[in-house]
Amino acid sequence: MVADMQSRGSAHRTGRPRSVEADEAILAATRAALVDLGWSGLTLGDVATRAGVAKTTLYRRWAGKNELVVDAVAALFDELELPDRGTLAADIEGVVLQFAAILARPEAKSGLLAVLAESTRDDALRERIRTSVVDRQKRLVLEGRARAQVRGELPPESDPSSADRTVNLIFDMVAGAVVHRTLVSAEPVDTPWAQSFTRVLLLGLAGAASHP
Amino acid sequence: MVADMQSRGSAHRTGRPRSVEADEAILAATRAALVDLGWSGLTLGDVATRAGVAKTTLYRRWAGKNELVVDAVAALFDELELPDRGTLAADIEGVVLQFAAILARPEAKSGLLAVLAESTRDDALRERIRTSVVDRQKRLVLEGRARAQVRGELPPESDPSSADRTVNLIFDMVAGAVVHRTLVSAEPVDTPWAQSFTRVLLLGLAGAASHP
DNA sequence: CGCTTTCGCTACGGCTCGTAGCGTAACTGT
DNA sequence: ACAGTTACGCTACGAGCCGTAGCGAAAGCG
Repeated sequence: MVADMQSRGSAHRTGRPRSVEADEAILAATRAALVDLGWSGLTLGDVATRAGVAKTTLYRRWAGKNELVVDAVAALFDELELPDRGTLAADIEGVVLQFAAILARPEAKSGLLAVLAESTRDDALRERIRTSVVDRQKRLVLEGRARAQVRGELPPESDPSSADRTVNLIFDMVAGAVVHRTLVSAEPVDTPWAQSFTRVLLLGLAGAASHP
Repeated sequence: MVADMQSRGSAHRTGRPRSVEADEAILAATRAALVDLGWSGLTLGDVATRAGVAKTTLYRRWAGKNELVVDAVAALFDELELPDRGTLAADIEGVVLQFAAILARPEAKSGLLAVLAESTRDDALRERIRTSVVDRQKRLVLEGRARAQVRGELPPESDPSSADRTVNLIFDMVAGAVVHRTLVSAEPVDTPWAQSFTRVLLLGLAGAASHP
């Protein structure tokens, strides 16, 4: 999840090891700088000073601003979990509120949108975002579906490729709606909104499943 | 939609008027630079050169990169329309495809996300985006609802504040899903996807309306 | 033809970038 | 204990962009 530039596997058996505390200090300093200065105001020199490291140390681990911010923001999504709330509706509602709580943080807002903007011209960066941020969210959708199938709330998937398309559709609808309301409309994702959204989504899915 | 710094109403009856061609040349040059260089690579000096204008002229009209790109990208949304396709489903499908076609352009991708990132720390910029981009999209939702009510596909709104919340929810769901699929999942919004999405959305709304 | 405003051009200080070079610190294998 | 290897902090540097100031010329208006 962090740099991983040359430290693949168990390489580097000799020499001074990289400071792990420095890694965490740099990422924390990056998040703090995002809060104070935003994406455009953030400079690598400032981050290095905040972290108590030399600027050169920073450049040895990350290629640039983009990669650094991706790693700093990705750590925010570590706390994403899907506790079993008993029903599919409650599970969706919970993950929506959880996701929204992370997005509401100032370091996530400016950081995520900015690196997404850069990723439109940088495939490697897009891949990095996908594996360290997006896929971690998508896994919650798969988990939620599996649970609902066990409960009998959803039928087991018939065609695997069709089921895959459905998961992607649901993911774009859930994440998209939360992101859009939080970052574009700039209005809070509270419990009433999450309930309304969940209701429309589930009724839509149920309807689409019943009359094919 | 453009600068409007001092030229409010019919002010400035004396002196040399600002070149209107320069305005359009600068905005076009900005879009071209966004395609070639992306947001981070775009410099105001380069835009001025492309537009055949002095850098100082650019600064007399726009405060900075953010404002300039907002105006440049906002022009892309001028073509958004809602031709009557006969049914609510067809109308939604049409606007989804139309919106996606604009978002698929490289200048829209990097430009929009970048200014949105900046807007999280700049209220004036957020307001500028809202009036020149977001509200223009939202109007289509209102138009579509009005048409559907005339056709009898949707009931007339009972509680105005509740109807307002519903419009906002639909807007976030439609725009959010399209934005997320295009810019985050980086997969195309084609006709099959638009149909699946529209079906789930409409069935969900119908269900939510029937059992309150 | 004066008045006013915009235009193109040049020049500038200030800031950030990303890298190079150096001496020192930390850890490993013999 | 010692040599080998890698990371570290520090300093310095050229390059590029930013945003502004100052100038003379151009374009409208009364």
